[in-house]
Amino acid sequence: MAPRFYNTLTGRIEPFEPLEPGHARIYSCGPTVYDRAHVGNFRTFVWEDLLRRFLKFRGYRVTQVMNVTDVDDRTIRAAIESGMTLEEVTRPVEAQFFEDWKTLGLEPMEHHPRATEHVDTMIALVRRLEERGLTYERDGSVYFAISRSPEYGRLARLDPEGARAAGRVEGDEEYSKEDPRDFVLWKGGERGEESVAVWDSPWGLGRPGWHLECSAMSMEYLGESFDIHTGGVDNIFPHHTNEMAQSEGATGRPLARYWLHAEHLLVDGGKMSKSLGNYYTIPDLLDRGYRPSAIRYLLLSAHYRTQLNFTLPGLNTAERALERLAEFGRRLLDQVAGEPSPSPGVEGGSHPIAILADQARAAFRDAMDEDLSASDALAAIFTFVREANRELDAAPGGPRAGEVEAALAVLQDFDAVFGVLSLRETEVSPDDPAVRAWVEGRIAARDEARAARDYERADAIRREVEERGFRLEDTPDGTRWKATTSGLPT
RNA sequence: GGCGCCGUGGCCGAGCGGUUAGGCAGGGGCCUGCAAAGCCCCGUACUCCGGUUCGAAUCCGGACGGCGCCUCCA
Repeated sequence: MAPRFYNTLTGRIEPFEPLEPGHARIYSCGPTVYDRAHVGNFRTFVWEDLLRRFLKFRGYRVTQVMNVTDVDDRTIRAAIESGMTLEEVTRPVEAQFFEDWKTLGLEPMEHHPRATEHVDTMIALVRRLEERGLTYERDGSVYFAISRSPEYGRLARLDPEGARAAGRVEGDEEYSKEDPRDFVLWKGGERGEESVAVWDSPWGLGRPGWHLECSAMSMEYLGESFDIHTGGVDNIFPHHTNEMAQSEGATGRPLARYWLHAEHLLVDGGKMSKSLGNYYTIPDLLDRGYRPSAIRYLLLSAHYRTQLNFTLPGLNTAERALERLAEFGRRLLDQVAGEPSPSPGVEGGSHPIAILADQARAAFRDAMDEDLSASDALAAIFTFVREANRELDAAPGGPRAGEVEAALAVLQDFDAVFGVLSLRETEVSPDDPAVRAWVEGRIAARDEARAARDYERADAIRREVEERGFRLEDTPDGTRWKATTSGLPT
């Protein structure tokens, strides 16, 4: 069985069949680097990472491209207003983007091309469209003629008549179009932005229109036809609609076979907006003490095609849920580290945990196979955790050989796709040796006090350590410790 | 105005005609110098009003409420 995905183009869930067997080629619409991305943006990016990881988990080779759009109306406006060059505006934002990217544990993609470094490819693409008679020129600008593109609007299911009627005739550049729905491929003429963004072209000085960079770069890195195109739902129209029209107009071939779109994030039950102030960046959340792993978990915990309600309490919930998974993993590792457990007395029958592990892995894969049903996949994992814990509690001489390994393998598979446990691991164990030494020294001192039954002193040490952000837990095998906050003490 | 999605137990969140999704919070128990952590057990919910059906959270109609798209917002 192949994975199945909801395809916006057809409105159906369809089995995934890549053009080249075993190789998934994906184009994921990236950020416009005029301002730092927020959690809403990252919901989509984290989901694209999930898709990537899942396909790899399912054995596909993945080639994924995400653009960095560093020239458009907003970046140009920002440059003009601040008196800086385009690069001076966009590079720092781009750096922040990749910093947040890394914070949330997203894997680097195979290609992260910048629009400004592919202007020649874009110009070549416009020329191809020109040769096919799909464009017209007005006042130094080149437009795409929608009337000559019979399939136009298929992705967004636009009603041709309605769309025409709804076409707005506002803005100082609209009047020169043949049809209000036509969009610009190349912006030329006097625009007052020559000091910031200008390239030479067959139509004179100017700069590329919006959708062009994605068409040009997907073609350059993935070929004229590839498998999956992803983005947020807002991209369906106009961005992907126009991208599709210009790419397919130039090549005569389908741009992508599967179009997947992630729904938007809601904040506190409502639309995210700057005026309401319900707008968080990743550093905003880290400053409030939330862990990257909790952010990532929350963003992935709901199905990607539903409007996930993002709240601060939700992050606490996510962190607790993650802790449950992490504790389970810790329990398993303790078993492995403990005694070799050479399969004591209990004979006959099967190995319950190994069986549960197989069931869990199958349920997990099936859920993800069905249009990346993350909620169902998580339910499968949590059910396994409960059942395996029950078995571990009941096992007379500890689990049998191989069972713990089987359980650990389930967690590893889960995390290969969700990427939350490994991320959390980097947050809770400080790698500063001095910090570790200090905590362990305090534990030794406390152990002495406990041995002497001086519990007042032992409790005082515990409080001291807790003030520094660590929690001590006494177990039969000695005292263990962990950091209680992501903002590790210094 | 046009097109579309959604409304599930305290909160989040699956579900697509009949069997307990799952998580968090809350309650009980086990363990424990204390504490914490952990583990186990416990929840019969589906906006409202009609209808279809032996049977509906799930299908149809209506009302109310939330959200989105209709040219540069992931």
